Amino acid sequence: MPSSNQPNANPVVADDPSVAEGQAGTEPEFTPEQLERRQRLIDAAFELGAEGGYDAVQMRDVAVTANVALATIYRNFSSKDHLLSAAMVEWTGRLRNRVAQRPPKGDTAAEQMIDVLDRACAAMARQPKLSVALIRAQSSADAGPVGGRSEVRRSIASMGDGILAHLDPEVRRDIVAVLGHVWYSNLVSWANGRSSFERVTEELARACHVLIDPYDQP
Amino acid sequence: MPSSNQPNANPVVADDPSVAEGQAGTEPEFTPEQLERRQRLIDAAFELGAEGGYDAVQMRDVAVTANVALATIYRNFSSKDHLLSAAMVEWTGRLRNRVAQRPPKGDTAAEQMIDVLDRACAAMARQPKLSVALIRAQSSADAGPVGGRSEVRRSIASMGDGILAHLDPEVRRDIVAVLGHVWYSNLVSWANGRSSFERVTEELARACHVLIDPYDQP
DNA sequence: CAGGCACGTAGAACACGTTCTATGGTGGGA
DNA sequence: TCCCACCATAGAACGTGTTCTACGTGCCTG
Repeated sequence: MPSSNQPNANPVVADDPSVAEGQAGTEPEFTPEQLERRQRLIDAAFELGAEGGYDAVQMRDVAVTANVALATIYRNFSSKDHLLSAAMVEWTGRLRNRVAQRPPKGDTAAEQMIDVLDRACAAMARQPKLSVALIRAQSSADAGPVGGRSEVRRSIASMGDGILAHLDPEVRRDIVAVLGHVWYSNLVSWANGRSSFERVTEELARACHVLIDPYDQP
Repeated sequence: MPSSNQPNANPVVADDPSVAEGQAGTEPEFTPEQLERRQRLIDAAFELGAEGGYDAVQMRDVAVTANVALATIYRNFSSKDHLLSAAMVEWTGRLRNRVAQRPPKGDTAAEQMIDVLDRACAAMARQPKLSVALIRAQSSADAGPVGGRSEVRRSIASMGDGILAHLDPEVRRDIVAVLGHVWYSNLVSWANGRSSFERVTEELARACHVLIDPYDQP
């Protein structure tokens, strides 16, 4: 790394929830134009990814679609996967809101958890190409210093904590973590064409039951 | 796909354990030279991967190391990730044998499972670059029609079934499946530099406890 | 033996992510 | 007002996985 180019390719939080932001005096702010450009890039990624999946998100096309120069993308994102990862953060946020809208159906905690996960799955199934693109980027080596993956984990945690509120906090944390892994692993399998949609929901349901049921009888 | 090149780029079994091999009359055998070449390719992948990780496994170098033409690689494997995936199948087999050598330590089923997984982790830690290369290939989109991933799943299943033999078969199956996902997800995190080794073993241990303990008291 | 086919080889060519070079514009401090 | 640091741009260039072209070789069959 001879010359320090790329002034701020990492305006996101760390994977481990430790310190959050810059310390003090220095203000690494962004001009409105920069934020605008950044958003246009993410939108372009959405657009291309929704149409043609991961392979269709080509950096040259992203540049054209977003009306910026190719090199400008790399000023904002360290790689294609980082860009898609940022897109995933946004997508996950929206998804979470939509899912959190309605309270989950189901009599037991496991059933409620399954309901939530199923709805999230269904939302992804509605945009399969885009979902695959985002997931594939996640599992890449350089999805940025972050990963929307932690975002996903947070989402599952926030929903899971509500549903599992009556459990011991340690147990709850472990259950949520495990579910996060099962979720991620299944999505990657699906995104890479090694698993079907039905199988994903099936495995998630089984996982919820085997994990939660034993702890869900007071 | 105009011309049917690539006579047999998939001499492995399907992800879903369904039909196993060719039906009857046709003998899709391989000549010894072909098997020899194939093995040389896998060995070359091991060698380069062990030295320099995923990025060092460059197809041109593999070709040179294995003393074959570049195009010949693609006659045997549909992609770099497919080649590494095949290498992983072999690696996993060896690993399994080594781990299965000794009976697992531990008083409870969870402790025994943790012991097994920890030993597998330790084995990977002894060849970190190679492990990362193989894992990264796994999580790629075109790791072949297969994935050594099913191989890994099978390994966990075979070991887990022994340790958890006293459990209800349905429960056992689900537990093993979940552990497979947790294992995979953690390895990918580690391979992509988003998780540390300690964290992987930690998460695996927690997962084993939260999953197995409730079912392990007769 | 002639022909053909399946496979291997050498090397060029291609695709796409990423980086580099040279240039232009803009805003804030001397 | 001038200048400089910074960012954006256009476009070439590079690296590496993958494919294509052309050719050679050995084996099986008619």
